[in-house]
Amino acid sequence: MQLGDLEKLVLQHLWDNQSADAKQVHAHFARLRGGTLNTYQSTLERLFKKGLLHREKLGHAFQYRSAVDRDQFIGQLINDITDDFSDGDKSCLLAAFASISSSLDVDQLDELERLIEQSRADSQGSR
Amino acid sequence: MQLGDLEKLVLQHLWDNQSADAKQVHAHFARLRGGTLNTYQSTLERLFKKGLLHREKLGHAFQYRSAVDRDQFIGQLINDITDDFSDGDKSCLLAAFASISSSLDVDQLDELERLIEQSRADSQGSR
DNA sequence: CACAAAAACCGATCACTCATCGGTTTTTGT
DNA sequence: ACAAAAACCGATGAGTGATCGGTTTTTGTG
Repeated sequence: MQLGDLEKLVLQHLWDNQSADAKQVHAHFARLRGGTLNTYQSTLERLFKKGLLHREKLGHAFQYRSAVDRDQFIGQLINDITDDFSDGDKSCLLAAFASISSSLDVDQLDELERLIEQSRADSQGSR
Repeated sequence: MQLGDLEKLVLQHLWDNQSADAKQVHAHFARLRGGTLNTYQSTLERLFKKGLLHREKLGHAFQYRSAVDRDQFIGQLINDITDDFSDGDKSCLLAAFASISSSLDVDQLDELERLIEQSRADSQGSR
């Protein structure tokens, strides 16, 4: 999934705020980076067409909200990358992790280990 | 770092094979996906300009080889993604791993845990 | 040294995507 | 019915990757 800079900003905004219409998004970003209302309308539309946003008419304006879980989406992006460079298995993800983990502190390593135990328990239960 | 499809293929080839010149790369990929020698020359050049390849004249042709460690590079790409959606800390990376780890099997979880212990030991030593 | 072959280099084109916005149509509340 | 608001449409411009033809440079060899 290829996302432009503005698309990322807007998607993130929709993760942080339950929902918003074009006007609100415009109001939020106009100060920081300019752009007309139309620009944000188009961006929301593009994200919608990519399936990353839901929308619903409330009153007279579309109310947009994220259609994807943030953590899952980022996980998906990471999987896409490792798939691009895959040798078939997930070894390349693990190797990449080895490289990343060196930038994590002890607390984060603890947290990660907790998450792994969680996964382990889940996969146990699904047998 | 933005990479096109052919660039990824070629970079991967250079990871799998110590080094190669344009002719060899062309020979390797021509059957699978066509393209002229020039196409591969341009692609190698682009990767070179991006700093992902080294090159050296051996005889009369440039001999290209990877300038980046595969695991580190993939780790970098993953960091780029999480930075894009960062709330400042690494929590979003951890969350993403939570999502990914559910697709790993028990052996891979073991391996991941081993890598974590490794990191833990390393950060211990660097105090 | 001259020459032919090989490779590098240059530049152009095409396709695709994102950002941007003006103008038109549709919707809707009063 | 009308005015305002919003959606919708279409165009433009920038950036990047893939592709390749043609020209220049390099180099091994006779």
